[in-house]
Amino acid sequence: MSTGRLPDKPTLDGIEAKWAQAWDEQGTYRFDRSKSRTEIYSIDTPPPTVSGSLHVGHVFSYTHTDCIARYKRMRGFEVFYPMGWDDNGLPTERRVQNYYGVRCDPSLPYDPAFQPPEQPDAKHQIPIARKNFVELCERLTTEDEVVFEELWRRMGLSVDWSQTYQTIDHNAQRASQLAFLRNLARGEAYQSEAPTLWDVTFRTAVAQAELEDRERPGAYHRIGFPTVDDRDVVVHIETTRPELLAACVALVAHPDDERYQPLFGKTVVTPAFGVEVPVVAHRLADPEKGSGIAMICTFGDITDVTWWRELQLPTRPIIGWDGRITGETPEWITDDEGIAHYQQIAGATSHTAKERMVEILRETGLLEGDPKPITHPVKFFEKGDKPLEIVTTRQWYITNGGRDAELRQQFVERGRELKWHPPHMQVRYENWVEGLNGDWLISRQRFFGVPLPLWYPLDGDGNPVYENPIIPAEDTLPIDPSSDAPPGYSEDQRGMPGGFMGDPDVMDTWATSSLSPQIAGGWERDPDLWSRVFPMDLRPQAHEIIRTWLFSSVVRAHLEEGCLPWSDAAISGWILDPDRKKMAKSKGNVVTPAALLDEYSSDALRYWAASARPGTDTAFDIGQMKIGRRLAIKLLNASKFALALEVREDDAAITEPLDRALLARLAATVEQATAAFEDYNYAKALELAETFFWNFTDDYVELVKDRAYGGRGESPAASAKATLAAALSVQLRLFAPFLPFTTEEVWSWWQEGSVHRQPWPDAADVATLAGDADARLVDDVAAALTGVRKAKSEAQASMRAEIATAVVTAPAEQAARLRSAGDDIKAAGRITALDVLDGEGPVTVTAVLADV
RNA sequence: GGGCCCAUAGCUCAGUUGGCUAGAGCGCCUCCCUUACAAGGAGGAUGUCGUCGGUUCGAGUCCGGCUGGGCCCA
Repeated sequence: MSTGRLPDKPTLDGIEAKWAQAWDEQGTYRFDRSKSRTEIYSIDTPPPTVSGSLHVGHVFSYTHTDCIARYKRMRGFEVFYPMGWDDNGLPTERRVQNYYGVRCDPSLPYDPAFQPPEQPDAKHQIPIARKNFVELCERLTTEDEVVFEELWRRMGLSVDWSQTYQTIDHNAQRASQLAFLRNLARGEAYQSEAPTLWDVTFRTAVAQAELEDRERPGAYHRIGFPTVDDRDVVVHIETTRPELLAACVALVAHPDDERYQPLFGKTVVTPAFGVEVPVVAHRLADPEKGSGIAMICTFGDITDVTWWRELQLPTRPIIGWDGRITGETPEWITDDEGIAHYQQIAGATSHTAKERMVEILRETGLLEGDPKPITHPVKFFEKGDKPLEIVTTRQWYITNGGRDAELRQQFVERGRELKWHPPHMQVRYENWVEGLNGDWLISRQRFFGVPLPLWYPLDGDGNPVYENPIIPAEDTLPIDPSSDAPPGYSEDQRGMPGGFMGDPDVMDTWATSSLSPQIAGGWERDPDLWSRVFPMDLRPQAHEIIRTWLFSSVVRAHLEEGCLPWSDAAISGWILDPDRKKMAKSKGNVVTPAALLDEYSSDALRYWAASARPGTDTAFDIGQMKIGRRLAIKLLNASKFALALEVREDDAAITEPLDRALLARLAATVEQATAAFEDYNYAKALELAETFFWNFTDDYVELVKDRAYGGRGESPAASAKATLAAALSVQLRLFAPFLPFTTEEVWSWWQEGSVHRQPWPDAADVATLAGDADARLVDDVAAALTGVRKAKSEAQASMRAEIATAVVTAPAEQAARLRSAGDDIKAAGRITALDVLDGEGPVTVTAVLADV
């Protein structure tokens, strides 16, 4: 042991860069794949969306995972802790459009010489080829990843940076396409022409998991439908979407609704268009809503789809993929007046069409009164800003139990098998799975994503034969059907009659990110690695993506491997701002981490993050960061003090009662902290370490200073020094998962190797050093010391003031213990004469200060 | 409308299976420039445990209602 490495003035400044670099060079967190599955702890780290902005929420949740990773590593596990980047999908495309001022036009040819404009104009985006667009996406995400990786390294995440992946890279594409082909072969993937929720801005299908309801103003329009039998009998419906009148296929009321029972089975005529439609009954018609009778359209909302399916109504869509009323007059509108009316709305947006329809209905006299304004929930794509339409499209689906009660039950069971932290999060999973009403829509009409690995043959007229897709061989994956030709065809047959066309779509973001264990773990690529890391141990993630990322990952592993992808799921909470509102970019209350790191240091931020109760929403609290910083500095200083005494570990030297009592307390702390960590309760483990440490510095260190300096001879000094050394070693290791930089810095002053590769302290070992000592002596002595300090404080004297005589009174058992540490109390209190008396009640101290 | 979580000191939170006088840190007040640390140290004050009822010898803790806050899903 040498003190040559001790700094004069310990500081947190610069230690992050220093140790991040050292860990990198020394491969401190490198994954050793020679270990077997039982020796490995593998983590399925959430791949952040790099095109999103960095915020403290990232720091918060990734710190939790890192604390677990570091703990497990010290427990002797080889930790598989890769980091991924989720690049694909809409957020990246949007960012590229704005950043470079371009938009993707798949009809354009690839231009290898293309360079984005010097001065991008997001308002006048330049159309570019699909491949050029994808190249820009790759370029920008690569830049974004650097920013994230910098932050992670600065935060001290103990990931193995040689194990990074992107959800869009070669391996990810291959795994996603392979999984899809396997699903297809087993009948778990299928295509279907079906009503699909459709975002007209992004022109893409939207899955159930991506929906969100928003309250929007609307208005009930009361519209009359004359009956066929008697044109004077008019049925009045109320609708918020009069522009869909031309798409009306029926009117519907509740079967028990006496007002409309006489009408069931009768036929009415749509006003303005003259189309005859039936009046039908269905339980989902709400007698309380509007006039109690509704028109069914193709397709106004999700209920329309249900009615359409269950009542087997005709399909009469009038909304196109662009969200406008289709230009061609539909064949079901046959009378001249109807055709003329339709031409007035053809090509219009739904907003304009609504205004024109209102005018038309007024002219025909079938709009009754003024529209009644209401507020109602409207379905939106969570990332979109226009209400969703429902259009009929051909899409690919993967079975997820949404249409199969037996499969659904299997997924519910998987959710029960998984160990949830905190446990109540399982309820959310179960509610979601049980509420599914359709399969997983995986195709998206986007560009930056994993292409669906399929082509379709074109018949003699050049029409695709969807029922007979051309499937690539597994060993040719990944493929891009928009630029690769299928086996047996040549590129010049693309789009030609008798030739082929590639599937134009890419997979849903979740369809690729759900395979993060497979991508990182080398599924079907590196069987050796795969056998060592899968099924994984931990999935850490946020609670709002239980229905998406977590569930889809469970689907993947269940369908492919017949098991859960991990044994445990740790669900993190939100960061709330000081007003207890969720921090979100749209609210403008996001705090960027960089400035915080500059001001308080990484370990201080980690302290704040780690002291939040797992799974609970946590207020953003500068105060906690200040405390973390103070703790880190205190750790440096206290360590410097102990090490300057040239302390060394020497088990046999530990003989003094107080020293052994301290170690007994420390043994108990280690035991509780270990139990807390095993329960994924890092916050409690930290709190235990911290409580011990503050008592250690406030009381114990003061009590043994005199002894350690040699004031009472060699043996008591040796006991103090050996105890300080042992206690310091254990405490540094207890803090290592939370304060990796500070603890590593101190460790480097007196030990070899990295503290992060040391064994986690063993409670039994520490207890052995304590022997039969009673930890309660620590409390007794602290109480006596507080009494002494209080006497000085009340006398407004310095803590260095001498006390002539002091009398400590305590119950006999405590008094006996106190006598065993009497000399330490005398030294710490600068007491000349100390008496410890048996008495009643709590420990009390009366002291007479010496004359000055 | 259904489900879940939360409510304890001015603030942020602990408080295990019900059990002595409900705890910690921050902040506040008073004091101490002390040789590990003044970005420090010591001491002190602070509570109708949201509310109403129930179970119990005993409830912050268990049960029910209500109020307020948050989230997820319809």
